[in-house]
Amino acid sequence: MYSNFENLDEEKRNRIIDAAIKELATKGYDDASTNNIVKEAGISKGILFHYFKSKKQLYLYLFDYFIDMMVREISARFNPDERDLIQRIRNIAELKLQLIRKHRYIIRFLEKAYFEDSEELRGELEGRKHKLLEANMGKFFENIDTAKLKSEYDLGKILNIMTWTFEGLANKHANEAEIDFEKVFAEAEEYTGFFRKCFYQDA
Amino acid sequence: MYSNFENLDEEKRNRIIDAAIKELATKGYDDASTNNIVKEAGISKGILFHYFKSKKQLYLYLFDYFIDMMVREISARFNPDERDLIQRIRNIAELKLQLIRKHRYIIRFLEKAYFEDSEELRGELEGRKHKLLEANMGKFFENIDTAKLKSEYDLGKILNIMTWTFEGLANKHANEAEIDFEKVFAEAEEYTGFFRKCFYQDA
DNA sequence: CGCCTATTGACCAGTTCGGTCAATAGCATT
DNA sequence: AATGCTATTGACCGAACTGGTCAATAGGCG
Repeated sequence: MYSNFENLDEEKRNRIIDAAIKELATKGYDDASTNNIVKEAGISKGILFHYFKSKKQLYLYLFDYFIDMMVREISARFNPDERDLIQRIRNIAELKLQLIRKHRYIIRFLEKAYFEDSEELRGELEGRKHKLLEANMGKFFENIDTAKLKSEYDLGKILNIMTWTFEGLANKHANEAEIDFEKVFAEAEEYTGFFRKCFYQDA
Repeated sequence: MYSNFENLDEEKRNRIIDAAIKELATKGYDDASTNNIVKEAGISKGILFHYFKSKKQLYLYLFDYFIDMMVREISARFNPDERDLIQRIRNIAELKLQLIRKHRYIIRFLEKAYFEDSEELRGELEGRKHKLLEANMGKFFENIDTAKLKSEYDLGKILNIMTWTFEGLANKHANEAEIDFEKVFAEAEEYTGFFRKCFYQDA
């Protein structure tokens, strides 16, 4: 089906993918321009519509492609047997960071897709959305060992605070021209340590 | 200069302002459509360009209008003599919430404006940006009493965590059709209590 | 050379853009 | 009622852009 596109050499294929999700993630389906995509990717208009017969098909291909990548990445790197809260959150943050490293706009693209409500996509997208993502994401916060936490703190709030902190940290760096992942990771590690000191019984 | 617009009755003026910043905040200057603005505001195309002679002038008017509103609101409600960290943060969160209550997209509009780099606005906007906002915003985290904090925690991280938490909380509710401000405020208060328990010496 | 596929970009009709302007509505003064 | 004035409308403008097409070309292989 997409064999023309999938047989492209990796560099060019990723250039197209990255250009496409950047435009789609920032503008949304309706306002995204295929002209901008081909300009950014450095390819001709014709060849894009040779690979994907329409804008809609391009979008759905990318959606499936990234959901698939996400699921594979999760099952490869996410450890549900790790019951320690901090390690778990750290694991998730690491996961996200690795994905962003591969495709800078992947998270923003999928987040936007979750709220996408273009007339043209309805039906086609609705079915795919909830299926995998929600089924998998639920496991992130399941089966966590709360014994080591200071008893006076509410687990739900702790989870939110940590999640929002790492989101805030990510957003702080999201607009930088060249993300220094090592530095971001080191900074995240500092907050991890901070949270351990904060929320755990044995400081 | 804008007396035609400013003499409008408040309801209609706010309808236009809200429609305009919603479109500008979500799309950015270049991609925002004056057609969408007049449609959402329920006015004719002609009258918008009677009030503001161009899209650019509309944008700059709104920018100045909201910066001014922000500065007035800050000097009216922000208390730099309150040296207690939690009260300070709470004060800022309250400030933001009041502004959003008045104009739902004001924060998003100003944040977007900060990164706006449309060719058409450059120069005009660059000068205005840094002037007031940065000068005033700096005071938010100045002169804070750190004595009550548990000594082992780093103030910078505490500030970030609290800021990002309230941001996350706000974002969680940002997409709701009708924001229940009382509920949001109550939820914020819970986190305030949580942070006090966490970071202060006397639990 | 011929054959095949990959790739280009000018081009299409349709829509949307910011902005204009003749026409009208609505109100005040005479 | 007539006049004058401003507020407001929406059809309309040329220009730009939309997703998509297709004849022409390039490039590799036998």
